[in-house]
Amino acid sequence: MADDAEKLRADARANRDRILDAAREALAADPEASLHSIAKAAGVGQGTLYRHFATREALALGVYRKDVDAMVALAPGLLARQPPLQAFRSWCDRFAQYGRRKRAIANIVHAAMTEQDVRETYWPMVDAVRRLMAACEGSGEIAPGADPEDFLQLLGCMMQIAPTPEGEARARRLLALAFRGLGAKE
Amino acid sequence: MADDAEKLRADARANRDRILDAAREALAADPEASLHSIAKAAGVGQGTLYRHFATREALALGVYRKDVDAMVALAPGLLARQPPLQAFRSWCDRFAQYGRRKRAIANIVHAAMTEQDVRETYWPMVDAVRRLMAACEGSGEIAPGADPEDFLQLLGCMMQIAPTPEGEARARRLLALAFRGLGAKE
DNA sequence: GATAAAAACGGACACTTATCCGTTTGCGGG
DNA sequence: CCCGCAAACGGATAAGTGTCCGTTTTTATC
Repeated sequence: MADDAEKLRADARANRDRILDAAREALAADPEASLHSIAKAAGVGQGTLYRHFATREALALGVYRKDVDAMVALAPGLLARQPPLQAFRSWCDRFAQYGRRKRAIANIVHAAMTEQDVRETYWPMVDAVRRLMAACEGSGEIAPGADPEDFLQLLGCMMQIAPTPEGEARARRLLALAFRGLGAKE
Repeated sequence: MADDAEKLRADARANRDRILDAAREALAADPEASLHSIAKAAGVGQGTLYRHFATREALALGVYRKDVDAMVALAPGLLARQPPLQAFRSWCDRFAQYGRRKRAIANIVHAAMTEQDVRETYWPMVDAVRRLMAACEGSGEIAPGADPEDFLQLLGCMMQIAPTPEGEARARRLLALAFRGLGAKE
């Protein structure tokens, strides 16, 4: 879990932390802050930033990993407290909405599905979906056989919708459509 | 229809055409050719290129407009030759697949849904979907009430999938899921 | 504590997108 | 014909991303 930042030289580790701190602050102020400016704010050269985080998404992942993990960890709790289908629905709803609000998260999800170096993040998310789907299949609330990865791709799509009122409405409709596609009873 | 390039000064028009020619060739060779290099190949300054086409997508649209129009124009023909649902399915399939193959098209569709200056392209596409959907509703093959724009967003999503064998398979599954979501009979 | 190899640093550099603005040019009215 | 000016040009310029490589620092070893 804490496999990043392992076996790093002391100075490297310190720099990594300073970059993450600077990035957290800079990205909060402006989600598209330049990597250059983040490096400067962290007091390191650009080379150092890029060595630690090869892409903007990798950096965002460093900053938001806790959030992503929390999202993933939410699934079991929901399943314990609600009927499977309801848990599945509300998890998807929250996840997609979170991505719509924090653009960086949406980009992480998208990158996770396509780029190699962020791919490790992918599996916990797929797994959360898999559990939720399996529970729903078990209770007969959705048709069996759907692919969790497929569905995650769909969620990624819904994160790209703007968080305007109309956007939210569209996302709700699309999520409903996706659930009907899974064979969910109304 | 040919409302672009209207009322342009003679030299401007000539430059526009040369840019489009150069872009067509350059983009065919490398879909991510730099706009700079395209300007140079066309023998114009960068300023000229950007004045004619404000963004990469706008340029791509200039180059591929005929293709997009052809895609849109395909719908009525399909409806005339096949049962509505089958026509709808095959249109979506072709459209999404085409986008997967020609990344520029996918970007155009995505830009059309979000950016202002490409938005005009959006409506003919929405309209094609609307006609197909209406025909299916009319024949009772899908449930009424779905929003064409919603569905187009979904198609845009399927264009972002890589055109690998697995990607194609996933796209097929997702399209099937979307149709079930619309209430289509198998 | 000296030392050498590995690890990490950081800024210069190459390339791209996008804008700005002084200069040139086509074209309709005199 | 030519003249003025709006239209168009095009390159300099700013700002961002990502890489490369000579230099510095850490750390393991003696």
